[in-house]
Amino acid sequence: MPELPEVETTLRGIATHVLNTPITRITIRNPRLRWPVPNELASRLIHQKITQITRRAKYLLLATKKGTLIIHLGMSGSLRIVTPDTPYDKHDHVEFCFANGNALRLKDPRRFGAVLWTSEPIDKHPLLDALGPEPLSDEFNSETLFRLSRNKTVAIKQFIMNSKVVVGIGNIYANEALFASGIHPGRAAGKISKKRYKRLCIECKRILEQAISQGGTTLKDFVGGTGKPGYFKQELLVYGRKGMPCGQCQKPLKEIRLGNRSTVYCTHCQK
DNA sequence: CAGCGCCCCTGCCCGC
DNA sequence: TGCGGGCAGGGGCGCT
Repeated sequence: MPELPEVETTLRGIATHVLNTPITRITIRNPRLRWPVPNELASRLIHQKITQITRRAKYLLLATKKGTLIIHLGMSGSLRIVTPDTPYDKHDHVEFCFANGNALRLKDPRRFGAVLWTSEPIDKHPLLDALGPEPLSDEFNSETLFRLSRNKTVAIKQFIMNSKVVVGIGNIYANEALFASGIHPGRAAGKISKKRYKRLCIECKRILEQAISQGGTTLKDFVGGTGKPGYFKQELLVYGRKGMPCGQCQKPLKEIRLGNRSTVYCTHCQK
């Protein structure tokens, strides 16, 4: 579910509710996420305060004086603020209770998400240390993209979904950004001009920013930190629209598979 | 080392 | 109404 805009929406939704208030209780109802939720989480975190929440790629980083809690939402995860007396859902796996009366709950039906702890400097963590630039930063630009892509035969869609190239662009927004840029998703990354990369960068940033401003995309069950769905789904022009008319030329949108991910595009408008 | 499948898991939708 | 198959927003890992 969550791509960068959904993770960013989650961060903004939970931050004020959990910052600078002592953690009073941690409940691991089911530790079997992508990796086992570390048992020592409770002893490490109890009585600590979260001093800062940031995002790197699709990882949420909740910093304390002693180390950092790393949370990833996987495909189906969501984090929300509730009161501790809210009945548990079947898929509420981890809960953090705070002295200010709030509880932060991770719900993740598919359990592809992760809750990890590190006391090392966060950018050295093996999950984070090889990541490419943030798409909304100046380090993500057409010069870098152009240079990195030379001699690469990989499809452009897979290229921009590669976290070593740029982070945070998942299947929905890759489809959307390529449509907005008029680029065929299967085109070899190495055969795209600098000018077209410039357009692609602009569209990636625009779409991600617009999605964030609308609270992300809710396809099925995503909710932001305060429990509200995202409203960007209505803005999607190709994702999930196989067979429907292209908004620009009315030809039916085509679906193919690239890197085993559903890929929707317009055969007329994207070359 | 690039480029692939595979796999982790539950839920939902579709066709029979 | 039940059941099997396929697919879903991610991404690490192992194999060729």
